[in-house]
Order: sequence, then C-alpha cells, then structure tokens
Amino acid sequence: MVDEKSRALDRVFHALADPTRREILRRVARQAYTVSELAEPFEMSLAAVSKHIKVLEKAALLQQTVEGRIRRCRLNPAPLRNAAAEIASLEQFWDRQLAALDAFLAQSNAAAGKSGKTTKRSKK
Amino acid sequence: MVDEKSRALDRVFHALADPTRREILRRVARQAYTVSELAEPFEMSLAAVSKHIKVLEKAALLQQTVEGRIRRCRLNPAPLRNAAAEIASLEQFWDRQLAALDAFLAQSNAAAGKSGKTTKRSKK
DNA sequence: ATAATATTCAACCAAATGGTTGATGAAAAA
DNA sequence: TTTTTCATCAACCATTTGGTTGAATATTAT
Repeated sequence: MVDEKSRALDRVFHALADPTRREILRRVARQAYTVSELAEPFEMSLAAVSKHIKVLEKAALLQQTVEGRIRRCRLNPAPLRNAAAEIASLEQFWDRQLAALDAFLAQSNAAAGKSGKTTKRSKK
Repeated sequence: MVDEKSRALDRVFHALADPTRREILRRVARQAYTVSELAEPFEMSLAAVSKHIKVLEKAALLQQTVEGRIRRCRLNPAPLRNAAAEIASLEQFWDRQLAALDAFLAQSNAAAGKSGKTTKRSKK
C-alpha cells in the first residue's frame, strides 16, 4: 500500500476542487441532509447532484445512511485532516527555508557589522 | 467578483489533486529548482512536467523567475493558506454540530437524572 | 394494487485532463 | 557562427469529468 495514501489524497483534493461539492460539504458539516434536500438549491438535475455526492463518498468525505427510500448524508471529517496535514507539511518546509534564509542573512549582517530587519516572518 | 475566490480555490485544490504536482510542490517548498531539475525524477516527458508546472502556476502555488534560458521555480505559499482555511472552516462547522449534540445529550441525561459520558470530542 | 416519491443507473455528450511527439525560440557554449 | 541546451508550444490521443435525459428500483402512501 505504498501509494494508497497518495491516491486517497488525490480523491479528497479532487472532491474539494468543485464549488458545488464544497457547498454540499458545508451543508452536511452543519447537519444531515437527504439527497433531494442537498440538490434543491442547485440549478442542476438531481442525477448530477447524486454524482457529486458519489465523488464525495469515494473520497470518504461524506457518508450516507439508508433510511428506507431516503439517504441521509453526513460529513466524515477524517479525510479533511489528512488534506490539512499535507498542506501544513508544505507550509512547514517553506517556513524552514525561510528560517535558513534568515539565519544566512543574520550571519552575513553580523559579519558586515550591520543591524536591522531580517526576512518578514509569520510568528509561530 | 463574487466567485473569483471560489474559482481560485477550484484551481488550488485541483492543482493539489495530483501526486506529481504534490511532489513538485514538496521540492520547491524546500528550495528553488529549474524545470529540468524538477522533471528529472519523473518518468514522463519534460513537456508533461512543464504542463504540471503550468497548472501549479495558474493556481499561484508556484512562481517562476526567468534567468536567461532557465526558469527557477519557487513555492508561493499564500494559496495554501486559503485552502487550509476552507478545510478548517468545514471542520469548525463539524465541531459545532458535535457540540450541539453534546449539549442535547447532556440535557437529556440531566432530565433523566443520569450521569456519564457524552460524545467523544477532540480537545480544543 | 396502484400511484407517488427518492434515488440511482445507463447511455450519451461536450469539454477538460494528462500524456505523447515534433517543431520552435531563445540563451549559452563551442 | 554553429551547435547545444532549456523550455514552451502545437497538434494529437485516450480517459475522465460534469452535465443531460429517460428508464429502473425500492420504498412509502393512497
């Protein structure tokens, strides 16, 4: 399972890359909705929304529980944490690069006997 | 410009939804690379990697600075923060839903004169 | 039993995606 | 100047995506 984690991220980021699906996620994050309720605000067919929901399900971002003929849709937040972790990891590498640059500049300035600002940084 | 922010998110999440592009981002997060250097580890043509880079550029996740005939590629972390914020927002709504459920259960249990656990929660 | 409702499925379509190869342009090296 | 090198562009191709419509399925209501 070397790249299964990566393919899961593919699915999650792909699922998030659409405004309709993000809107659906925002709604189910607050409360559970049926497919019809989710579809109602959108100017597209029920089948189209059903497909969007399936994309979200394949990313495991949304879970359906069957209650007779209706499906109740809820958010599953777990994959969001993986996506957030991936993004945080990139930001962290970036921060380290900046830190190294800061250190380099600080040393250069010290060697030149200068004072003053370093690269602007967000405070940890 | 109502939905320009949304379309920017579309581009960022779409850019992140590919393992090659994520790997490119991880590299440029640490240091600057030329297009050829970025392409070298991948089993695909230079033109293909060039296209991936263009996707990252359109998402503003990557910036190129031209130095003669080479392009030096660096991470631009700003769009990552927007993506992270969107994810955090979903998680926040989810947490509030759980909090409301907790409150409901607590009140039910109190009314029934019971004690004991509530829904399991991650500590803030 | 029949009809209405909720949802999915299947077939289709246009557009976008992710890859290829070969030509091109512009800068650097010979 | 000629030749490499770095990178993009253009044309092409197969697959995926995001939508449609109409039929199918299963459950609930009459």
